[in-house]
Amino acid sequence: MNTSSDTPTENKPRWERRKDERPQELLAAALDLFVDKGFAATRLTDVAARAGVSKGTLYLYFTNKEDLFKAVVRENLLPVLGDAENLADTFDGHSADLFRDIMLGWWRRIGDTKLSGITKLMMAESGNFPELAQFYHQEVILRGNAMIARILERGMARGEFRHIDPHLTTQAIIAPMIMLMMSKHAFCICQARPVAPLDYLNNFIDLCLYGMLRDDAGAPRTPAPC
Amino acid sequence: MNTSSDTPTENKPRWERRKDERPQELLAAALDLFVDKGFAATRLTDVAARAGVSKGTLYLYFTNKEDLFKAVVRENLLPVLGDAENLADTFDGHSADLFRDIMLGWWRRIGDTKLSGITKLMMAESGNFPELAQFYHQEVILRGNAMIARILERGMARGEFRHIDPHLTTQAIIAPMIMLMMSKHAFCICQARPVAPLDYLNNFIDLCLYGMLRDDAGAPRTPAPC
Amino acid sequence: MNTSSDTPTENKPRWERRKDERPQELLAAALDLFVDKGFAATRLTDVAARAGVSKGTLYLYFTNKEDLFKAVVRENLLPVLGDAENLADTFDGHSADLFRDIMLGWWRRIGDTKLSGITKLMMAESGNFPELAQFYHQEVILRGNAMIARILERGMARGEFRHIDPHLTTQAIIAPMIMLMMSKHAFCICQARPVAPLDYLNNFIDLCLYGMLRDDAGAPRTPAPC
Amino acid sequence: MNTSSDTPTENKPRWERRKDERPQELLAAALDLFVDKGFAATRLTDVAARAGVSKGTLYLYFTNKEDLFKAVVRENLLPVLGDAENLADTFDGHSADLFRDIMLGWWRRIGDTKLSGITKLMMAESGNFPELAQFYHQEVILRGNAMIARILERGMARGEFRHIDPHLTTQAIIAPMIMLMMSKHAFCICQARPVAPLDYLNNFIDLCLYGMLRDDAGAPRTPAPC
DNA sequence: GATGAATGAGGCTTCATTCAT
DNA sequence: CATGAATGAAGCCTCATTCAT
Repeated sequence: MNTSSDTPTENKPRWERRKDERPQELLAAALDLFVDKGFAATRLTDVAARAGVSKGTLYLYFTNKEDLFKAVVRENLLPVLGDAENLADTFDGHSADLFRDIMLGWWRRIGDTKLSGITKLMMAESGNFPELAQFYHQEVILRGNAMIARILERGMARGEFRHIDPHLTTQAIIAPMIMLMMSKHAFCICQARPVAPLDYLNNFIDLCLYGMLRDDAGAPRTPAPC
Repeated sequence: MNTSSDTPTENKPRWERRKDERPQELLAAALDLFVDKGFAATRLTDVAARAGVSKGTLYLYFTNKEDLFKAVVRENLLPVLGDAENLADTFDGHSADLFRDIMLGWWRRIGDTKLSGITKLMMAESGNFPELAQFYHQEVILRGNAMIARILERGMARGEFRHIDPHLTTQAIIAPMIMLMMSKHAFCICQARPVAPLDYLNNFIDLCLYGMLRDDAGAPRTPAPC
Repeated sequence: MNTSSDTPTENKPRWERRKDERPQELLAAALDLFVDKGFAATRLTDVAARAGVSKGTLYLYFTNKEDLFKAVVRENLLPVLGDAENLADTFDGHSADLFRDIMLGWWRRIGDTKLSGITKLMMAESGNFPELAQFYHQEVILRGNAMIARILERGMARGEFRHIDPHLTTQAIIAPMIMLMMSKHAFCICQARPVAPLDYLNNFIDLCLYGMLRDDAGAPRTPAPC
Repeated sequence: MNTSSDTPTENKPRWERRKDERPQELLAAALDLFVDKGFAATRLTDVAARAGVSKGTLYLYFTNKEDLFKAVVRENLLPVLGDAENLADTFDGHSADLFRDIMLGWWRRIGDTKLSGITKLMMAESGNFPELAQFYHQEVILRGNAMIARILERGMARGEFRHIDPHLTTQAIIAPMIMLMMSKHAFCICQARPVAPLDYLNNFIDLCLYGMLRDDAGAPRTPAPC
């Protein structure tokens, strides 16, 4: 249609060479589709098409579908995790503030973005792709858990948290977060927003702190809900 | 054909009875595999093999894969829903008791069985199979929601519940239940049982009642938590 | 074209069900194409087409391309080998006669048929398909070598052959046979039959016997050539 | 262009000289890989990588894969053939000596080098690449055969060889040579060196001469074997 | 009814070749 | 000249569905 009005000097090349941008574009397209359709149902043809390249181009940057997925995780999830670890390792103030920062950051940078779809995807399909599950477990779950546990230990060491089992508590903390993230994607078929995520989250953080802080401390907290 | 001489009490030998049991066996096999692998990843060959029949036989009873899935839902989920509706429509006592019965029954007959895998599956794959989503939405979600809402309305009508918006409250009630069910399947890759489901559930029911019961009523409730 | 003149009662089915014949037909087609084009260059589509079935049908009978090739070997080469072993184990007469029977049988049932193409193929491509090489080495080469060596040992044990190293001699015997077989296929591009195979073979057998028989024996032999 | 200031003795730095050496390096890499993997299984990426250039560079020097192969043949095989023709055309002494020189030269410069792999490759794959076969037939086989035949005719013309059919005899001479060359590559899967090539070759040359020389001549020969 | 052989569209992946830089 | 990113046809393999027996 609009090709007729092109200026005569235009010679649109069959393709453009964009070595540096391509991986990002491919990863962005892949993220969108993985989040939208899941791992198995995402066709590499579609990823390529969405990134505006041909099927073969994908294989210049990624060995195969699983590798592409891992790269999506590495590109999107791990930096967030790294930042969180960084914050946890260098934070100066009260552990309650650190905890709150971490949880809110998790929500802001993952939960509240399409990245939460990755979590949903792993929940749904990890059973069918053991290697992916293994990778995700190693690179995301164990690392994330360890970071949370370290925060709890820090709080105890500094006398800010009461004595709790760091690993059990980590599990207890993570589960509702994951559920919250999943609800964003999964309840689509219910056509209803069951909860206001941020309210739920703040409420949950306070609930956690209510349970973790030492009784005596003049600790930084918002009024416990409920 | 060979049903001519049957009397209701007659003990038919197993291999003749097979014909009637076939659908059940197929549905059982399908349920197992759907729950285990998801909808897309379940191969009909495997369903047939697990049921001890040939692939073609599946198509004598079900038009296609989606139809098989619908039948699984109809066979397993809808009766539970029907019983619940029945109970809700005929229950005699206090609405708090009815609510508790309904919620515990949901857990006992669905959440705590492999049927919860269906819920997980729909969460994960409904986006890829619109017709399935449509069916499930119509037959399960709307119906379930309506039933819950009716209970709430009953409670209000009988002066047992305070005035609440039945539909919004229904959403709020359902979300944690679904999350609880999903945690059973999805957290496998976290290698941890995040919550003791029944405790969580009872806690949650009480929490709901705490919020719904009229202040004055000498209502049947366990001590509110929190 | 000629479909118009078909009798009205004819309803050509889209396909025929030929469980028993299919494997043989597929193996025959595969043999032809493997011999003609080699392993890598043979397309399963073509194998299927030649056998008159669709691509997918191949996979009802063979796991994959390599498995198909192995089956071709098993179906065609191993029985010949088995018969030869049988003959070698039960033969009654002079070892020179046994030797001659084995060598001529080899030629008649393999060398002089398209089966010799398998040998050529393995020579050409074993380096690119290690698993195939491993299989062929195990199932054909080692077994064949062992059989020849056993014949030599039999001859020595019965005082019919002079003392020779059975394994080295086996190698020396096999090499020219293989070359003879290859010449059938490979010299196509020379457009010339370099040797009359059967003459060459008889000559070679006699040469072997000339070297193996004890000097004294009134042994069965044709006049040594050369 | 930049050759302007070059003097023949000038020691050009390597990277400037590269341009002229490129084709050689490419041909060397291609030869190695063709010999190692065959024609079809050789990837141009690998050829380029081994030569230390990019894939695209290949296409600056060769139009396509077949052209590259032809160049390999031209670069490596044809000069040897040319030298042999030269020798044959200018040789002064007894035709038996010429014959022996030619055959031993063939072995030394082709048979005993990786170039023999080209022969193997053509045997194995000529059927799949008709144009290559055509080329090789024209440029190598016919030319080589003609040269051999000319030597035979020379021997007859000079009264040194008895009367033989030069073309049939050429075929008979070539076949074992080719087999000998192939055995070097192909018997790898037999894990055994079936023959000592040089012994075999000398033996074979003598055998040929034994059959070709005139009875009376005080001809140069080593004692006929057998 | 029951079977399972047969189909064929569709997905992942490879690689010779092209071409923008 | 040189590069190597991009292409796209082609091959292997899977599996829901059909249908001859």
